[in-house]
Amino acid sequence: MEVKQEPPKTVDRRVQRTQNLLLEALVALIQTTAYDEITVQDIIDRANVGRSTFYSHFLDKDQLLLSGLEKVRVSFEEQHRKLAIGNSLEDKREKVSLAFFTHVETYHQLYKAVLGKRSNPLVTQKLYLYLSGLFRQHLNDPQVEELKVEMPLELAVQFLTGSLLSVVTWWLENNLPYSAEQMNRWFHQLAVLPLISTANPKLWNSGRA
Amino acid sequence: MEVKQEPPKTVDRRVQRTQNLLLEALVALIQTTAYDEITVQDIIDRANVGRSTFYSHFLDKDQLLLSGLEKVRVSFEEQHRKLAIGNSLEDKREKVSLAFFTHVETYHQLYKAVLGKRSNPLVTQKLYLYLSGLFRQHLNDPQVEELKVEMPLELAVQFLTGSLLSVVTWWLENNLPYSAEQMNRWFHQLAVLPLISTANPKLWNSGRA
DNA sequence: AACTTAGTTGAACAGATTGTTCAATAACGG
DNA sequence: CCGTTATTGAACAATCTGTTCAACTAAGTT
Repeated sequence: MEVKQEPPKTVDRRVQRTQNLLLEALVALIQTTAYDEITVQDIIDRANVGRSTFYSHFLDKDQLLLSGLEKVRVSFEEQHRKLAIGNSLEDKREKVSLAFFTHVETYHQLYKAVLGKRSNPLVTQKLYLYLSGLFRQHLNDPQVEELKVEMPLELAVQFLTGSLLSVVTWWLENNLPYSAEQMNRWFHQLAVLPLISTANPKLWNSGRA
Repeated sequence: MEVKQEPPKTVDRRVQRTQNLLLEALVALIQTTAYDEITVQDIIDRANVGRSTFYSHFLDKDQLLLSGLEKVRVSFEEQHRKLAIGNSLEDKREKVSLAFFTHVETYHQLYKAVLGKRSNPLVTQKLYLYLSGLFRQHLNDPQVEELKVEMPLELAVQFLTGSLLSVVTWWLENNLPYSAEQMNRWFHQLAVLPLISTANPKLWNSGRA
């Protein structure tokens, strides 16, 4: 008996077209309207797509936006990997933020929907969790210099993620007044330097101190 | 002609009662239900208050929550002032965060509604703006040591606010496993130390570097 | 080119929620 | 006790969501 072939990689043109139109419409609307004020009706009007078509592709507005994030994730990971190989940076942790600043610069329209002041916290959180995962990984990496101060690892993770997203959001809302490299340099000075040390690592995992 | 007297301070008991019931209901609901899933109907059912009564007091759910924040703001500012007078802390900036950690510890149920993962970004932002105002004030204060690194003042403000709220959110969602003092010590090590310096201050305000 | 499969359409639908209105009722403060 | 003010509940329009289905149309296949 022949093994069933994998489903063909070629996706129906109509599907591509529809999904692109919907995502483009959402990104376009974001430039003029707050995310929480955009309705599914607005999106399908702009995209010239039927209501039932929308729901046959996405559960809701948020899933559409998340699919957009997913699409560009690949390019972020490429950039991230590239920086890791070059390894020209003093601290490996710095490359997470530089890759992110660069990526936001490229896809700033999309990120406005994710990080804007009236975005859906569930979508923002998805990004937050992704970034915190990267920081956690780096702080755990034995090759990487350890925390200078004694504290729960998770605290440093939340600290880095929160400050990075806050700074990036400010950067976005002021229409990227500085280069990604400059932003990263400043972020590095504020957030990463104090974490670096050659001291013996010791992370706290106990209960209330 | 006599100057018109100020309206009497005594508020009708019924108003007090209703507003307290509504706020208590919201805070109670938050402990079991995500903020964005709570409807006005849920609140008035829990509070045993008529629908029209709710809308005669508040524009919506968010205004109710904000009125709760407003109520406790006084106690925060007292705490903040007390720390400023004592002045036992090395860095004045530290007192903003310590007052905040302490306040969150006291009103953690309320803050869960404001900072929870599915809260309304507009409400969260209100708190964000308040805190960033305090940090901005401190970084501008000539009595306070200036930024060690050259960068836009606003960048440091966003950095501090974002990291503080992120850390506090994590603290809240893990049911306050450490004391407010301990949290503040760690936060100070991560965020405040790198900003302190006796060097000559110079803030950047130019365009793209 | 003809055929089969799969995506799209639009209208109609139920359901939830919001925010308003109003006349009757109840509680307050003086 | 009495005038004033708050509360009530029901009814209401309006908006938005998410689903359904039969007719239609474009895609990929042989």
